[in-house]
Amino acid sequence: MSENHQLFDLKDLRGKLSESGYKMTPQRKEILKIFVEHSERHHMSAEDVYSILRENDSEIGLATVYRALDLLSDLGILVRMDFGDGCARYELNTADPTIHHHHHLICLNCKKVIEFEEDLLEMLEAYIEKKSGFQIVNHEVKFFGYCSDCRAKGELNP
Amino acid sequence: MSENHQLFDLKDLRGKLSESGYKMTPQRKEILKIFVEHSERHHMSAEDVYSILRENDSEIGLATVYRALDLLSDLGILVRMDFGDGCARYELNTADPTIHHHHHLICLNCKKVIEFEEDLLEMLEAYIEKKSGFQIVNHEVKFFGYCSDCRAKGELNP
DNA sequence: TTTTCTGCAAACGATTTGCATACAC
DNA sequence: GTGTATGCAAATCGTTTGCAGAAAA
Repeated sequence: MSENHQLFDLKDLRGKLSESGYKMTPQRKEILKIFVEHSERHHMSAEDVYSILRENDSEIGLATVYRALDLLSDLGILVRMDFGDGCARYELNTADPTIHHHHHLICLNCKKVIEFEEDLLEMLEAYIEKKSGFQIVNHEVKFFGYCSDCRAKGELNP
Repeated sequence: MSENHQLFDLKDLRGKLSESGYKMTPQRKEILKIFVEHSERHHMSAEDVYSILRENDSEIGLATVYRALDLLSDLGILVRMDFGDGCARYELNTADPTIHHHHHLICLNCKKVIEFEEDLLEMLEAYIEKKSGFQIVNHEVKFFGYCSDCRAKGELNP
């Protein structure tokens, strides 16, 4: 099944935590589980996670959510992203690095964020490294414009 | 001289403002002038601008700075950027669109932000538009890694 | 037991807003 | 004169932190 990358992360959580001197707690497990179970919902904010917890009658506090998201990002289990909407967003870091590199298309009209799964930046990165001596380890690419839905409707607001 | 793009913006400020129903004020002129006069200092935050104003014994308030940066960005005179350091940053929007498209190389070691002046994304953008129907009007590309200085020193911290 | 973790509430920093006054047009 | 802009202070929002009690190792 195609979700194996993510189930792996959940099962291996205790191991990754203790490797780095952290403890396994039900809160951390539950927060990570939310990302696994809502994998269709990309890039969730701390508030998003917190409100799902409240729906589930969980007693986990907002500060704990923030601390867990920080920790899981440091461990490489989540990836923090910033879409300029005033809050940090997170998504599961798939184990496969070729999947990890995708781009975001941000619609200026409906604010939707679409993922574009191909990378195609290798050539540009190689060129930049050669020309500037800057060694690239990661990138973040956002394209702003109008999604096909909004273009079809023709009402392009701001 | 090569600064003509920017001097143009300063002279044309009144025109661009009144075109959109805004008024010319000494505060707006002074704030824009700071970007023109400090063009070597890229991407300044509202606090950066405010502290330069205080050095110049200006009475302009911080709220006015925020409002002016917003307005100048809406008019396309400034461009707002976000480097994930917790505050918005702005730089002059050069009139020449081929200059406007540059990338940022962010050093994970010393936090320096380097500009890479070539774009080279046309092919990728054309491909994305064709494949997804998303019409791209702008982009923001950040590369994270290690700058040549830090690589030479060899001490790569976090 | 010992150290880390949690929840709460208070603190924080960047940004925004309400309002009375001052200014551009 | 009319409506917009300013400066100030208070409000807001996402996020962080201090602390005492709770729980993992």
